[in-house]
Order: sequence, then structure tokens, then C-alpha cells
Amino acid sequence: MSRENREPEDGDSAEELPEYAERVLEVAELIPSGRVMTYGDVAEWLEEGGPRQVGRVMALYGGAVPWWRVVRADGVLLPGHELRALGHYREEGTPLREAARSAEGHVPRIDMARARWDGGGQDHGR
DNA sequence: AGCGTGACGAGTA
DNA sequence: ATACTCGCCACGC
Repeated sequence: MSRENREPEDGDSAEELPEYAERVLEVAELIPSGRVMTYGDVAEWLEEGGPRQVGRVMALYGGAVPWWRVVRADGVLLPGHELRALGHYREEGTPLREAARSAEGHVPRIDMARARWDGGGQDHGR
């Protein structure tokens, strides 16, 4: 019960963001500094779509929000933006998991067990 | 209309 | 720990 609320959104400009995208970005902005949420978590929170849909939104409009706080469930940093993300994580104190042996070019992953944010038990208009 | 692709995720080998 | 498969769903060709 969510796939029928389609708004044609005619030629009027100013807001071309699909409602779903807007919600995803909204959640992304809620994530506290130093914490992260997975794509799947966001989707569950919204009770709509799935990880891939959230990922699509982030890929397209993520630049407008703290995109580094929305991560993959396995904690792997976003390919292509690893250094930028890493900078934010170190700055925010996000728990990271570095390999015991530091190999060159190896990038740390997020310590999901500690960094994952559940939503703080907040309510999201339900 | 089918088919491949993806800022995904969980399960299996 | 890595590799592969399958399920998922919106998009583009």
C-alpha cells in the first residue's frame, strides 16, 4: 500500500525531487554525527522500497546530505569516495575497523556493530 | 515487451 | 575471509 500514490508532477519546476527521494534524504540528515545507517535500514525505516532504491536516491541526490553516514551493511566504504568518507569518519569519531596488518592501499571499514544507528527509537510519523 | 544494470543484502560454498 | 547466487525493484535500452 504505497505504490499508488503517484503524483504526475507536471511541468511545474522548483521541486522535481520524487517524494520517495525526499524521504530518503530526510532520514540521511537525521543520522547523528559519528553514526551510520545502512541502505537497508533506511528502507526499513521508510517502510517502502529496498536497499537498492535507497542506493539509487543517494547516487542521484546524495550530494545534498551527509551521504557518508549511509553505508553498506558490510561496512565497506563507498568506492570512489573512500578518502572523502574516511576524512569525515575520522573527524566525527565514527568507529572504524582497521585490519590488524596494515597493508598499503588498504582502506578501513566501518565497525558496524558500534557505528550502526537504530534511529534512537525515534518516531517517524507512523 | 524483454533484458541488463545497480552507492544493496542475506545466504551458501 | 573471499566468491558466487538469488531476491529485490526502479530505470534505460
